[in-house]
Amino acid sequence: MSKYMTKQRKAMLAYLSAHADEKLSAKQLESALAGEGVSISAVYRNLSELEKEGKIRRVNQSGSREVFYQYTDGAHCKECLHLSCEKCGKTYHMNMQGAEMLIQNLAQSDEFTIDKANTVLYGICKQCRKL
Amino acid sequence: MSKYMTKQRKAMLAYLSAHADEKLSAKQLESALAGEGVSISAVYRNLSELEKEGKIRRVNQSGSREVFYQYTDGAHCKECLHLSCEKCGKTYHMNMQGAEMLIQNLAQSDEFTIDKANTVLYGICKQCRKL
DNA sequence: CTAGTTGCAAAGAGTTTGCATGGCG
DNA sequence: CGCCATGCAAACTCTTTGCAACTAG
Repeated sequence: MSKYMTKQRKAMLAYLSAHADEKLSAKQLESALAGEGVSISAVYRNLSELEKEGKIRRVNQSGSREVFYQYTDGAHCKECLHLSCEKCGKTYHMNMQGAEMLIQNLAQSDEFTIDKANTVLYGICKQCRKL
Repeated sequence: MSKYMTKQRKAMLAYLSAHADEKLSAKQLESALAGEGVSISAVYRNLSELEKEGKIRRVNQSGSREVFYQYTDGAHCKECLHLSCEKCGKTYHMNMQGAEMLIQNLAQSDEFTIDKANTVLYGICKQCRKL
């Protein structure tokens, strides 16, 4: 898709991969990278490019209208389902076993094929529950 | 929250409950109810009211940026997880057994508490898979 | 060099809001 | 009749796009 590795794209990829467990909005990225000379249009354009390339993916916060992006390169992310904590916003990876159990159960009883790439389970993580 | 049952609100509730298995956008509702004299502002205002009252809920289409609403009144909807077909857009209710298994499994192994109200599993339903 | 990428500013799309009018109870 | 809800249009926010200038390869 993209042919050049510009400094803007490099900065975005670096920031996104350094915060791979967080959901980031275009606005957050813009201000985080303001110092490195990345305009808001570059943010938007690169976000769509990176999404098409499969390096990041779009995630929607359950209750809200906001759109976030998250780094998801690598095989691990494509193998398991994701859990998103509604309090701290962090992303957790569901263990393979659980994911497979769920998927098979659904395939049999409800005859529904889960799309792992797009499914996110919302809830409260261990740590936030303790607070 | 709301004090009066206006004809606009009545029309919206009727339409939403008659299409409880579909995800509806503000725009869809506006055009569906255009004949009944419901302005776009009334659509938006009533959607937020109804959401606060728990009669409908917001659902985000996984890949897209669009926002949908769906009728969810009634006990059944609060008891089970929801499946959304990415092809036909229909909503299915996951059987209780499966839901409980998943939830307990997560509670034990990953120590994550699922928020049933906000979680939607995406995939392809039985009928669409056959096509 | 030369085509892809950026920044800016303007255009769009979707949603919210102020205010006068209308209608539910 | 009084207050809430509606309609309209303007205001906002978020995102996309056209175009000239810039830059990676």
